[in-house]
Amino acid sequence: MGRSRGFDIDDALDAAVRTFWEHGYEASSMQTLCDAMRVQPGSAYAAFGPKRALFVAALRRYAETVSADAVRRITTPVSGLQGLRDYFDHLIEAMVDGNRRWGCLITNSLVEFAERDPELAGLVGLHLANLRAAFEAALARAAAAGELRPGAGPEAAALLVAVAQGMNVLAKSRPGRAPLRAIVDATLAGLVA
Amino acid sequence: MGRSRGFDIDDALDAAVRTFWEHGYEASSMQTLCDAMRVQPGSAYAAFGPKRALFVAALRRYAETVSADAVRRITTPVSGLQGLRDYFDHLIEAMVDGNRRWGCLITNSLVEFAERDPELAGLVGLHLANLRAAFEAALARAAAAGELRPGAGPEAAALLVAVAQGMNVLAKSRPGRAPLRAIVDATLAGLVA
DNA sequence: CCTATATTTGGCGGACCGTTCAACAAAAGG
DNA sequence: CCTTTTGTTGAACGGTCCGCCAAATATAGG
Repeated sequence: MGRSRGFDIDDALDAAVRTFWEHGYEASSMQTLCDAMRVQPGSAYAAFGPKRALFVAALRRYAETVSADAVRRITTPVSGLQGLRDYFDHLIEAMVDGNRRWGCLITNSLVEFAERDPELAGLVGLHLANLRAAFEAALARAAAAGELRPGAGPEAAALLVAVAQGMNVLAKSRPGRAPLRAIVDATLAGLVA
Repeated sequence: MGRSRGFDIDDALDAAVRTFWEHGYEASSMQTLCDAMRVQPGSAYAAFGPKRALFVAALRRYAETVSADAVRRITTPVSGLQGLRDYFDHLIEAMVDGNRRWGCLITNSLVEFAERDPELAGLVGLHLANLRAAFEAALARAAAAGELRPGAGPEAAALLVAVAQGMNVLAKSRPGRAPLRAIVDATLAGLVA
């Protein structure tokens, strides 16, 4: 019993995700975060613990929503090649129009945290491994269907992960649709039959 | 006339480069920077101005030394394809052994600064355009020499920039040599004849 | 209703941040 | 030598940061 919480945990977490996503960890003060979450500092600390714990929760939320949605685009289509196209097409649109103009929270976190927080870096590494596995499966499907040029296969997953990370970096310079298209087209041109 | 400076500007700048490179901008306090530069705060402010100006100077220094060295590996060999190989081979070694285990200061800066400092983002954009131009020239040379598969040409420069940025991100998770090799091999496999 | 419990409030404290300044030291010109 | 000019020193400033807490508030159960 007792007083019930006056805000929704996931709503607050989504606000924290947006703040961390846009400004990064250090540049997001607890003040700013609390304003975005519409919650007072005391309530935030009661619900999430200190800032780092809030960030971990936000990162998990991001992985379960934004990132999982993106990965699903790779795995859903029966055609492996179509899965790759869907993923990258959506990526481009979200970078031009949507919230991926801030890049990717996972990518940003790796850059900002890798040197000083090995535990957090490991968590990021898990999500990157997920993405890589999805790419590998799609490439295997595509190869089996004869959609790839001879010699191309699942080992190209490493390349696709690198390209995605590179695009996440370049997205922060707010490029137009064309430069991003060029990256994807050149990538796939080297893979398809 | 007057007292001469007791430290070398470029040496201090190199120390600042290392600090910013390893820890990022926000996580590098003036205290830490002054310790690394072996200089007192007053002297640092007299020589470089406020923190942001020191960072700009450090970024320029990085571009003129580390980055210029890397780009030179692309442009120097007469064989365009060999230029690409030299660049990426050196990148891999520096990521495993050398100071590129901290990624790339330019990449890191784009991720950390793009949202809040358009001027700095523009400066980073210039350096990326440099890299892109070097890739384009190398690809043109390679195509003219028949080193590339039909259809591959200078427009693949966008891909190479993205792959380089992606590797700079992934380097922060301290991968072994093999995963990095796989990225480069898959990239070039899609380009060469 | 009243009591027990959980949440919210709003501000406080100690630490660290970037920056400045007056006192001091040293080198160059005469 | 002395004067002038520049660089160095290291403490200290105001401001912001994160994290916390006692009082006030609201809910659920009896």
